[in-house]
Amino acid sequence: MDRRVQRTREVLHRALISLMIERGYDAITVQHIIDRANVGRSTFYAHYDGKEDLLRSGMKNLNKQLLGYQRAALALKGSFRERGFAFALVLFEHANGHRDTYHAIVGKHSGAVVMDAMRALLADLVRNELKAYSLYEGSSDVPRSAAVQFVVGALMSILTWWIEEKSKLSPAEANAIFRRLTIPAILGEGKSS
Amino acid sequence: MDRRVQRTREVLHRALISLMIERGYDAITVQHIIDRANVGRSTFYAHYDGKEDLLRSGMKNLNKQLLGYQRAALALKGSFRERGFAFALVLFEHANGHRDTYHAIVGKHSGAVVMDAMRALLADLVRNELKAYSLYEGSSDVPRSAAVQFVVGALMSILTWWIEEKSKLSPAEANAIFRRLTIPAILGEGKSS
Amino acid sequence: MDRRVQRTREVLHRALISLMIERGYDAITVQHIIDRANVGRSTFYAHYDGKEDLLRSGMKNLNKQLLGYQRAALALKGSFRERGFAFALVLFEHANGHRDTYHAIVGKHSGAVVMDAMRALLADLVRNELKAYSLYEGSSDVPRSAAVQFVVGALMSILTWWIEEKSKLSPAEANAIFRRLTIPAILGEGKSS
Amino acid sequence: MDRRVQRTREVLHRALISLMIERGYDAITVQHIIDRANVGRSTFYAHYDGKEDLLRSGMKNLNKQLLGYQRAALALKGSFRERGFAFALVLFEHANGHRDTYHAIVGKHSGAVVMDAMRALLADLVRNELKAYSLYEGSSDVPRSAAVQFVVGALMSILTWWIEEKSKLSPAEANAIFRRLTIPAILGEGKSS
DNA sequence: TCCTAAGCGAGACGGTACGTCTTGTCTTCCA
DNA sequence: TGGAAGACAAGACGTACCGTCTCGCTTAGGA
Repeated sequence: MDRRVQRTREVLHRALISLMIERGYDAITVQHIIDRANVGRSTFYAHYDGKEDLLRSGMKNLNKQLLGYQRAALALKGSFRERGFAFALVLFEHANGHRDTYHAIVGKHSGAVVMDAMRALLADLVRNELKAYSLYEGSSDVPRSAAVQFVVGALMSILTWWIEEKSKLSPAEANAIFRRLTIPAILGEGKSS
Repeated sequence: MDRRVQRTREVLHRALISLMIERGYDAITVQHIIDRANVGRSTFYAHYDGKEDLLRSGMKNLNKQLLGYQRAALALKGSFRERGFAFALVLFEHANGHRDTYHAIVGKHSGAVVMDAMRALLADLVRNELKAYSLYEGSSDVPRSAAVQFVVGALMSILTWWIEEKSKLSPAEANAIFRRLTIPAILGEGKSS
Repeated sequence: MDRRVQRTREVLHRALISLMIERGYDAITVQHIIDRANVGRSTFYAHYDGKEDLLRSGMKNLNKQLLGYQRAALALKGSFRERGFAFALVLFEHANGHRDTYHAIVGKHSGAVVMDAMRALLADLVRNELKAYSLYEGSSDVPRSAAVQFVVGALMSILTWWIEEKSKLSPAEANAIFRRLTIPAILGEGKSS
Repeated sequence: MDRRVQRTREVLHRALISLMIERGYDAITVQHIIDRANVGRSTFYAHYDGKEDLLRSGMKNLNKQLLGYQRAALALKGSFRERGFAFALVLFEHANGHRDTYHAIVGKHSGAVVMDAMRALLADLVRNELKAYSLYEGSSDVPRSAAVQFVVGALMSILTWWIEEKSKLSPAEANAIFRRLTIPAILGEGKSS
């Protein structure tokens, strides 16, 4: 492929990120993006169907990274209590390195589309995890799909809280909170409802 | 106040709800609303700043109901494990009675604005609860604000899952799943992270 | 009708004329028109289908004027040789009073659409004339429709030539040339082909 | 010259003609032409400045043919009344052999550019004719340039009428109509205006 | 009971963004 | 290494909403 194509897509992604940081996803127009990227209107639409498509395309990278890490982590066996949801630490660390971007993705001024994309991405990871550890295998009183949504909701909430709060907590500490609240719930300890 | 004002606001709310059920919040335009409500454009803007404002105004009702119920529930003391988050059952039952509306509010085709309003509403209730039972009173390794967000995320996730799945589970069963996953986590059982 | 409508249409017509004079019909964009007229894009399209529609609407005025004059002229009978195509003098005089506008309508930098509109307008007048004087009534070796087109072509050509040449000839003189070339041809004098 | 160049120009001309017949000159875009011709965009612009240039280049052929015929016809002297505008018959016959093409060039769905090109081409021929027969040599009350435009307008009108009408008249008959209306006018018979 | 201010519908208006289309230039790649 | 293929910036198109506004008609509620 023409290497100009590569370059055009890159500047568009960079423009989107920088604008999301400045004004929030919903407030961005295609016009803003192409102005920032110094790209013609038709060029934009030649590559993407709209800003939503551009966003999703950008998410694919994060997706690949986390999936790769997860695969590695699941390979070296250990108990769920110790090694479960290992990818979450990577996520918190990545978020720490790109606080601005994550603030745009996951914060108050984000948009439904962005959140949905993030949510879908995390749901995949969590589902893999529960399958790998054979949790919620049909016999439970909690359907696996419910458990998946529960964990995703919890993770998004903690992540959002941590980012929005501008908390001085380290990624490891934030991750610890997430694990402290979620792992026991998943393992069904203290059954008592 | 002129009783026509009352009437106009009502038809606008009804129009919004019925349109949200049919096509989802984001797909609605002010034009749709005023057409459905048989109201002039300027009349709409005389009462509300836009469809977002109209929505929030509508949420106030649900808010009042749940807050009232919560106050009553907290009055008759009991352990958190038994009586905590009692308002959730009311929520699940209300959702069951207005599945269409809740599907519009909380489902895939909702909008960021709607979700945020819902989230804020629930955060209030959860915060009240934790305060009432003196949980996460500073000493904990989990800040109370984080715990609040965790519970809200979990509740929204289970609610959404239940509505979207068109699950045949009863409101009580859905509520049980929510409690089963959240109460132990909050009570910090099985501390082990 | 709302008197704002009247006003909007007027400024649009004025904008079109002034732009046609400056740069020629074909070079004009809708954007130019609405900028010049200080009118919103959607307002323009609420009134007209495009610049072509705006143009034709403007032509209706000239049309009415010439048709009115023709009716009057045909009323006071006389021979075709003396009074035929009396409207042409009015046209030349009108053109003289609005040379800039006519230059835009009929000159080199005009457009096919403008010319066609003008042509259709004149064809009506010429057809009326031939009918009124019972010329080319079927028996002729020249179909009436051909004669009509011939006269229209001749009139447009002389008019264009007179305008483009910036000739110092008076409207009456230009009209005389038109008559000198066309009347005998129509009356079939010197049959000899 | 590279014979590929020759070939490229031919396919471009053919593409233009076929598209003009199908949709009319104005509705054609450069994109349509190069798609039809199976040629790259830059290739097109390497040969022509735009579709207008391509058109004019194509007209040169017709031009050469008519000019050649005219030269021959003027050589064998005779009176203007008998032999004047002899090229017109060739034009009508050529048009008869390529009705589709002429319909595109001269019909309602043509464009200003095409008409202008045609007009300029004919003006040359008519001017030659008037010069050759020493008509309108300054003394007249009708300037020669006016007479030229008059004849061109008349010829175009008759040609257009004949083509558009899909008349069953033969080229010779159409030409007779043209001569019947134009020759006497030019010769100033029946002076009387 | 009148009459006057307000509420209201209707919809014109200036703007802004959309996704599509076309233009003429400029870069890449291949034969 | 010269020319075909096609990526690109620019900007107009016609459509859809927005939030503001002006207009008369209707109607409620105080005089």
